[in-house]
Amino acid sequence: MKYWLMKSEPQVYSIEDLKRENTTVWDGVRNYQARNFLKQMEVGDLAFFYHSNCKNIGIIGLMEVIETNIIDPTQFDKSSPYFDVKSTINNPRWQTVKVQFKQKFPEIISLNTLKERFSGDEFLLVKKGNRLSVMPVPENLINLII
DNA sequence: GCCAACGTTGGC
DNA sequence: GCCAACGTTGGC
Repeated sequence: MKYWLMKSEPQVYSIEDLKRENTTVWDGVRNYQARNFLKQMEVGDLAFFYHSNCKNIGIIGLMEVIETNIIDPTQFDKSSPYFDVKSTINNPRWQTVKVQFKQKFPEIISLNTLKERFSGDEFLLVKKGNRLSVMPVPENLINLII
């Protein structure tokens, strides 16, 4: 079982949205490195939900990967902002996973706190210039994060 | 709203 | 394959 971190802008999709819907297909990732991490995910993996580009930035909850190797349907949807004209049905570019709500933390673990706790070499999230929206979380950090 | 940092595109 | 131009991410 591995741990991951996945970013979302709460004004687009928040932990409250996931709590209400219980599960969601994590669509819209259009970065190859992030997609490659999505491909590596296995059922039962846990992922931290991170709120980005908002007032209260940080880790806000936890979710579980419940289905893998899902073809992101938005890549074929011409009305979607995530439509990819170069992706074909026979050779889709973008795969993702389905996740289920586990918990919302009583308090957000702020980006500042995470920066105080970890160096960029330890944790990609706080590495200068990093923009990945899906990334692994090193096992030895889990106890320090939660 | 600004802008640094990064990824992607496309001409050559 | 190189790299300038452009678009996006995301913190501030």
